[in-house]
Amino acid sequence: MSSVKKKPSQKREPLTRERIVLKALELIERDGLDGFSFRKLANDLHCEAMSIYYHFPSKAHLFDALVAQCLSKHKWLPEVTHWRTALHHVLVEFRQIAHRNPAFFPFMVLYRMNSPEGLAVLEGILSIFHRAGFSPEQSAKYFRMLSYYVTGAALDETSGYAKGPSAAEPVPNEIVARDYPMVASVGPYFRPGSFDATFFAGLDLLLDGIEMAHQALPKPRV
Amino acid sequence: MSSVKKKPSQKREPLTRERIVLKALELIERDGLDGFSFRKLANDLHCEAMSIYYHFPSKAHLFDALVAQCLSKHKWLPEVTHWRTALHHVLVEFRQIAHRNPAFFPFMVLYRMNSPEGLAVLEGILSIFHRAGFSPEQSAKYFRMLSYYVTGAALDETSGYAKGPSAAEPVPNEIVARDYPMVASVGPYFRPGSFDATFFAGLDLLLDGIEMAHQALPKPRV
DNA sequence: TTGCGTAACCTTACGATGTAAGGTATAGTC
DNA sequence: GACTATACCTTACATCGTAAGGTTACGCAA
Repeated sequence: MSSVKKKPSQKREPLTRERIVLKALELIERDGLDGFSFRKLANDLHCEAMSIYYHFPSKAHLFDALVAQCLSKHKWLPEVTHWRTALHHVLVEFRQIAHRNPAFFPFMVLYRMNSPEGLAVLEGILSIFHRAGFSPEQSAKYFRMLSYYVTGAALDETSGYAKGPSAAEPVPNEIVARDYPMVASVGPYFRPGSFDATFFAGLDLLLDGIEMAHQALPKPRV
Repeated sequence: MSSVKKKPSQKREPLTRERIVLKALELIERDGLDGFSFRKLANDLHCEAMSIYYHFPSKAHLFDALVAQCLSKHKWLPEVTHWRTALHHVLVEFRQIAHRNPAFFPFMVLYRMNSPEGLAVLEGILSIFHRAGFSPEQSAKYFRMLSYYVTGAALDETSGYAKGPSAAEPVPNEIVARDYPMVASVGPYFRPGSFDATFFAGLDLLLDGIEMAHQALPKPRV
């Protein structure tokens, strides 16, 4: 029939935006953000580097798509009724992105969410504040406070001290133990095993404060 | 005398580590982190690119020195007696680094402080907790919570939404106003004018929480 | 069947990057 | 005056993003 071609044996599966995006994220997690290149990606896709340009006009466009892909797996306006629960939920989701794609996350943090997908995330989270009766000014303030914390946490958990040295000439552990006793003493608690407890404790401090401030206000529209 | 040479007219001032570091930071602030290169730096220094390698064996070594330079302008173990005041002080100092060198700061955030200068900063801040009677576990926890917040804040203030688009195809403002009403409504409060108020409010929430937890503990050693 | 347009992919080439390898000029010391 | 170390330069290479244009494969009208 028409489906039978001359060489059906090693017909390479065609490039698609999705296939490229998934392979790119895979490559970044394997070789790191700096280890990424179009040539390596093309190699993984069994095509030439310039073929990718047919589907994405530039590296920036491809990276836009990577961000969108990472954001797409989550719901950013949960049906949870209480604003605090809803916020807690979306912030944990955001942190999950970092843990799912630790190597790519530093790019996301510097990415400014001016894409449709990025704005949709902001819109969803800000809606939680709005529904709870926060004014735009309060929403902005508390949204930013919480994002500061969550992005800082996610970044540190995925790229921070626990990941090992990034200095060109790191101080060896013996020297740390000898010359930096405070650093050495907290060392055990800097490891991934403590991440969750620390993260949630800090998040609760912020949410507690926001909740108290919100309750003290005249506008009751839960 | 001996100071007079054959061509004293255009004798170029010699390269030094300090001169290279200062010019590098200057260049980064002018052209951005991505715009930095040894060739551009050499051009600014009126020398050849490879001459820099005599003083710094690699780009990573130079960047170590840039981090050290940024950290060097501050005291990380203030003589303030109360731990909360001391912490507030050093955290504000750290944030100041970001505002003094906004283009370089993203690199600092990913830098893991394994250098002597970086460890000295950690050691100083952790000493504040230690002196106040916090256990290593508590110190680690609260130190991390606060760093999360401050690095996230400094990063967003210097590289975030207010800096304009970074997406390859950003959504134009008219579309934002039409399709993302929540984002549009908080727009004014995302601008630098609101940075200080938001930052300090959030910082106080965290410090309040830490203070309450600390007072509830049995160990009184202020 | 032929012809042709478009989609999908490839080849070549360019300027920029970090840096390895080795050359050169200057200054100080014996 | 010869030797050595310091400071700086020249050349070269692999790798990067991507501009420009070529090649192949396929759908459809004639």
